[in-house]
Amino acid sequence: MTTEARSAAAQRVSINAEGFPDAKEVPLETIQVEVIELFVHAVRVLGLPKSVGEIYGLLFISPEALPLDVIVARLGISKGSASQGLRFLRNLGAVQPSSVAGDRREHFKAVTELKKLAAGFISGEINPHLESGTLRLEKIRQIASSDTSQHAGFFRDRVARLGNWRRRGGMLLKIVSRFLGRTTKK
Amino acid sequence: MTTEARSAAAQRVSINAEGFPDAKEVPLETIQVEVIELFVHAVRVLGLPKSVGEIYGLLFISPEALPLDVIVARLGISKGSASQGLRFLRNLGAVQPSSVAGDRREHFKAVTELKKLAAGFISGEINPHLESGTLRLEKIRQIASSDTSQHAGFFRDRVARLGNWRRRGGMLLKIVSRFLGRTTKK
DNA sequence: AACTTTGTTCAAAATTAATTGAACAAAGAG
DNA sequence: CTCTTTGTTCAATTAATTTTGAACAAAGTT
Repeated sequence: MTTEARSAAAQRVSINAEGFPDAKEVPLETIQVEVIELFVHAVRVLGLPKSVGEIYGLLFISPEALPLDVIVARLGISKGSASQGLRFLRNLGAVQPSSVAGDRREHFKAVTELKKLAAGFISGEINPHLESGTLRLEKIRQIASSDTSQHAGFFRDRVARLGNWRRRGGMLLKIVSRFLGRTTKK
Repeated sequence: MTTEARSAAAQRVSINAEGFPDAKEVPLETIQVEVIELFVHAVRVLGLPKSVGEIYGLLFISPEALPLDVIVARLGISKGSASQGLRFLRNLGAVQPSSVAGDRREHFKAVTELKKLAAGFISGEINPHLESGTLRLEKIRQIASSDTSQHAGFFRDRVARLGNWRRRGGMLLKIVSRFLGRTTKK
């Protein structure tokens, strides 16, 4: 969704039977629009779809937990996108379901602890790739060890280097987790 | 390019006027194909195009520096892709031009020091985003400070949290650089 | 100068990813 | 039991990205 479209949607506030604006059509404040844009850019860098950034951003900058249909109305995205985006965010632990008394709908709130966000991203998005990479590397090692070509020495050197990279990558993830987990000092 | 297509291309080795296989049509060894695939997956995780992974992978697992037309022939990709991919890799510092005596073509070899690769990626791909994020955050701070809505307190709290995230992100990058820069122990 | 080699650029085509919306299921309300 | 609300799924559409290839430029060769 473009910024223009979002602003346009924000303008359209209908009045319901009781004469109050529909709760789910409360327009976004300027600051909310800006924060959502910030998250849209951030998730693009992480390789995630825009809708995921919009949803997380909206929840991050909303004072109350929101149900799916309100997210759909405020962002002007489809129910399908919202449902998939919320599932993704829930799986990552970036969003938490929370029940609201007297409301059957499931509400969601953003998890805002950096440590938790990073842990979820690492285990959900990074580790699977690291693991599949480890398998591939294992296979490559096999091939290298039985290689008898003119360049066997060179190949084995390169493969050793790949192993070294992977080892360091794993160490780095641990360092990152440790750093983000500690309480901030100075 | 699919694995199948690449294998097919590797099969087609023509014979030139002198009766030797054309230098640029030497087929890829199995181990080379596997390493290239490994890099294709790795660069996808980093959000880069497949061709970039293929080119870097080929150079990484090739004993000699290669010129553009050889890269095109071995990988079966277009000259355009190869040219753009090489420029990208050169800008990142992941690939180095090297001249070969008696050959007018510019040859390239992979830079394989993890520290250099990470430094190039950070300064070329991460820092620009961090900086644009910093600008956005500055703007958001302005808006938050002049906000007088019912939720002004909440908004300011969230904005403060964003500032905290950014500060930690910057620290993390430094830690990563320092870690990758040191010579491996134990 | 004319020709060849080498490499770049960029509009069009192909590919890949994200979004939509309608059909469906599950469960509460009346 | 029927109707409504809530949410999921997935095939079709739309959007974004990547690749191609032909035109071009720059520089070397004869």
